[in-house]
Amino acid sequence: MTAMVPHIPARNIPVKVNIEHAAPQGNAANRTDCGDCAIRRDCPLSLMGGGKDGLTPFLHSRHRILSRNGHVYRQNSPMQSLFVVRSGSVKAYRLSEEGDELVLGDYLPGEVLGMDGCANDAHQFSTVALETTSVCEIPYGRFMAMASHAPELQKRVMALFGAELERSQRLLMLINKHTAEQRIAAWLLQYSSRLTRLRRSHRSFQLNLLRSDIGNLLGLTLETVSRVLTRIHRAGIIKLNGRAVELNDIDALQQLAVGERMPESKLACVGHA
Amino acid sequence: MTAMVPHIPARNIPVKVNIEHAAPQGNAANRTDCGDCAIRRDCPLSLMGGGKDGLTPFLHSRHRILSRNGHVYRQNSPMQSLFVVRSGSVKAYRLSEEGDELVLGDYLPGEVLGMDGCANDAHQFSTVALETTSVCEIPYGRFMAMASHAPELQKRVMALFGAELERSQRLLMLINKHTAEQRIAAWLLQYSSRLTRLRRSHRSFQLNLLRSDIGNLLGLTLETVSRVLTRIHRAGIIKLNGRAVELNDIDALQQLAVGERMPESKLACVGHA
DNA sequence: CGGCACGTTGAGTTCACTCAATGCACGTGG
DNA sequence: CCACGTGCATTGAGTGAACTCAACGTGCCG
Repeated sequence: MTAMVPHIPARNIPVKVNIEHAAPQGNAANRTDCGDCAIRRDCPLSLMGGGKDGLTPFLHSRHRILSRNGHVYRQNSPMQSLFVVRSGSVKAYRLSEEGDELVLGDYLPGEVLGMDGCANDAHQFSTVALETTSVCEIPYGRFMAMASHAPELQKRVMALFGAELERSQRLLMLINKHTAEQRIAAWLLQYSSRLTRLRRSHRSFQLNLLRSDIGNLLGLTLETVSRVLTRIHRAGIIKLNGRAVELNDIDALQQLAVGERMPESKLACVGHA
Repeated sequence: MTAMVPHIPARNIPVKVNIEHAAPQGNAANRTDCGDCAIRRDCPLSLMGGGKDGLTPFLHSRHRILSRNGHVYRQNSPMQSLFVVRSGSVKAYRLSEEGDELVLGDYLPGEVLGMDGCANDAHQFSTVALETTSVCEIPYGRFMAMASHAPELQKRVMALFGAELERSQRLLMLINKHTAEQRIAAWLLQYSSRLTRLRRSHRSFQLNLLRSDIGNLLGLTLETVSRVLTRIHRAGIIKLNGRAVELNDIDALQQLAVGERMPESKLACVGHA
C-alpha cells in the first residue's frame, strides 16, 4: 500500500491564497471597486462590461478577509448583505434542532453567498471559510433597491435564487437515489467542472473539504468516503494524495457516476503497487 | 392481521373536492377575483386585507381546474406564471437525465408553485395534480412588474423563494441523516402541521401521495414505506387504513422522529388484534 | 516528547434493499 | 353476471451496501 501522506497542512492552511485582489489593507477602509477586482469578469453581481459604470459607487461594497474557520455569517443571524467569494472557499452548513451538522455545499470564487437569508431576513445556514478567503460584501437593501429599477439586475437576482435551488435539488437527487460510489464520482465531476469555469485545472485540484465534510454533504460516513476514494484511486481512475486529487480517467468517472460498475481490469492492473 | 382495505378509489379520485371556490364555469372566461376567493385569507399572493384593492384587476389572474394526473406545468417548459393551489393537491417531481423520477414534494391549498422557473425562465421540475385540483394562475411578468413598485410584494416574492429553499433543505436534512422510521415520522408530522395552517384536522387526514411517491420523496422503497407505516400502526401510534391516517399519539411520533426507539410496550399491547 | 487533527483500514453488524408472492378494489369486456 | 387485467398495498425471505466500533498511521504543533 502506498503511504498515506496528507500534504495539506491541517490547522491553519498557509496555502497559496490569491491575496492579489485584496485591496491594500488599511487603505480606504476596505472599499472595493469592481473596476479593480480580479474576478470581475466572473462576478455575477458586477455590472462591469454591462455598459454601466459598475456597482461600487452606488453600493459601497466592501471586501472582507477571513481566515480558516472564520464565519461569513451565521445561521439565524439577520440578513444584511450578499457576498461574492473572491478567493479561497467557503462551506455552507446548517445545525439541526438536535445539534448535528449538515453540510450543504461549498462556494468557490465567483459564487454568491447569502441568498439563504432573503426568506425571512435571517440566514438559513452558516457559512465558514475553509481557508484564507476574501469575500466582497454587497449591502442587500441597496442592491435590491437598485435592482427594482434595473430589470437586468433583477434578472440576475432571480438567476441566483434559481442557482441556489438547483444546487440543493441536485444534491437531493444525488443522495436520494445513488450509491456511495455514484455520489462521490458525481461530486468529483461537478467540482471539477466548477473549477473549469474558474479557468483552473479541472484535472488536478485540491479538495477543500475534509473527508467528514464530504461525507456529511453526500450523506455518507467519513469512513465510506475514504474507502470509496481509495477504491477509485486503486482502480487508476483518480490519483489521490491526501486532499490532492487528479482525475486520470474522466470517462470512467462518468461511468461510475451513472452506475456502471468499476471495470475489474482497472482494479487488477494496478494491484498493490 | 387486519384486512387491508384501501378505502380510497384508485384511478380517478371522486373525493370531496372543494369546488366551491371555482368561479362559475363558462362565466367570464375563468377570470378570478381575489375578492371572491375562498382561500384569500391564506393566499400568500393576495393583497386583500393589505389595504390595497387586490391584485386581480391588474393581473388578470385566472383559475384552472385540473383532474388527476393533469400537469400544471412541465419540467423545462418556459416559465410564465406562478400558481396558487386553491383546492386539491399537487406533486412536484423531476426526471433525471437517466430518466428516473425524483419526487420533490407536494403542494396543498394556499401554497405557491412555479418559483422553480425563475432561474432561467424554464421550470426545473414538473408539477402534476394528485386529485381534482384548482389553481389560480398569476402572470409572472406582470406580477414582478407590480412587485418592483411595491416593496410589500417584493418581500413576499423573496419569502416564497425562501420557503422553496427551506423546503428542499429540510428534505435534504431528513434524508441525509435519518432512518426510515425517522423520515416517515417526521414527514407525517410535517404534513399534519401543514394541514393545521389550512384549519383542517391535523389528527386525521388522507395521504395524497402513493406509497411509491412517499418512498421516492424520502429516499426509500415503497416496501420500506409500507413496512414502517404498518409498524407504527401496530405500535398504536397511528391508525392506518389505506391512505387514511389518524395520528393517535403525536408525542410518540415526535419521539420517533428524533430517533427514539419505538416503545416495546406499544408493540406488545396491540398484538395481532 | 505527547497531544491532536485527519485519514486509512479492518471486522462485524444492521438497516434498507431486491425479488417475489399475495390480497384487495376497481374497471372492462365478454 | 363472472373472468380477467391493472393499480396499489402488504408481507416474507434473503442479500448487500453502508454503517459502527475500533485500531493505527501520519504530520503538525505546543
